[in-house]
Amino acid sequence: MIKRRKNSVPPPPPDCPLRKCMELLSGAWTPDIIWYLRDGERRFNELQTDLPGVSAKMLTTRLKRLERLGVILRSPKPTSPPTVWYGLTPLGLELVGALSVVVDIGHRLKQSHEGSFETRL
Amino acid sequence: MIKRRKNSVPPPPPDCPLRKCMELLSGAWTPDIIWYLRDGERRFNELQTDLPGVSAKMLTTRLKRLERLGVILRSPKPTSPPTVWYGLTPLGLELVGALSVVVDIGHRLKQSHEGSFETRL
DNA sequence: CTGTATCCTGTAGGATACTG
DNA sequence: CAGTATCCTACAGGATACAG
Repeated sequence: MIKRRKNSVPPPPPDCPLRKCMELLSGAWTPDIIWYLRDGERRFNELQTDLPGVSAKMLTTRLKRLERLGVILRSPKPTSPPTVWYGLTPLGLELVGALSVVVDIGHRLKQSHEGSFETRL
Repeated sequence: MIKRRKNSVPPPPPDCPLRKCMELLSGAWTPDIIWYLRDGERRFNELQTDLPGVSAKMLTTRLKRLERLGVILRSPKPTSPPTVWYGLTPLGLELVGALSVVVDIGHRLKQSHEGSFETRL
């Protein structure tokens, strides 16, 4: 007998490809990381300054997951001190295209609202 | 003098168009709502059954925000009992394209991992 | 049918200190 | 430099009851 506490997470819908796929971009800083890798590899430390406010904990958490998912590649270089470069896989690079579309639409919605866009988010 | 509590939200980065624009899709059920409106208008009640697990509270919250943002349109019909239809604006419809790209990439990542994709999310 | 209003809690993620 | 390990809390969002 499976017990469910009152406010536990609801059972996942039987089949929901969109939700599954959107989890690719879920989590704080995830789209940002992909975005800042769009022009080539970046080191851990560079990403930390690219994303002002990110904690080392979240940055490593998100980088690890994106690597597991096949979106980014981790390349440690045996320099001294050691450095680690992160870059997008081909599929990761395609995600940048989707993000660009959202950015474009966002800008156009903003214009159509004559500047009050941010306050409506 | 502005006081900041210890674990308060960090100050927003000076200029970050991606983050602003990605907020369009933020919040539970937001992409799902857009997705289920892609083929035409739906009533409040229909959306509730389209999205098993959504609470009325969140559904109205998300619908209101998407309306404010210009992504969807709310059309109450003076029937009895009253019904309300929701549909995508032209810009909202363009968001569906971006979601489709993510879904497509998700499927291909899944294949490249030979089925262990879900467990990696 | 289409929502509001409360109340409550799990969890994401920040702060901080520490390691190889 | 590139992370780990802990600890802690704000807040998103579910449950429930109610209203027009």
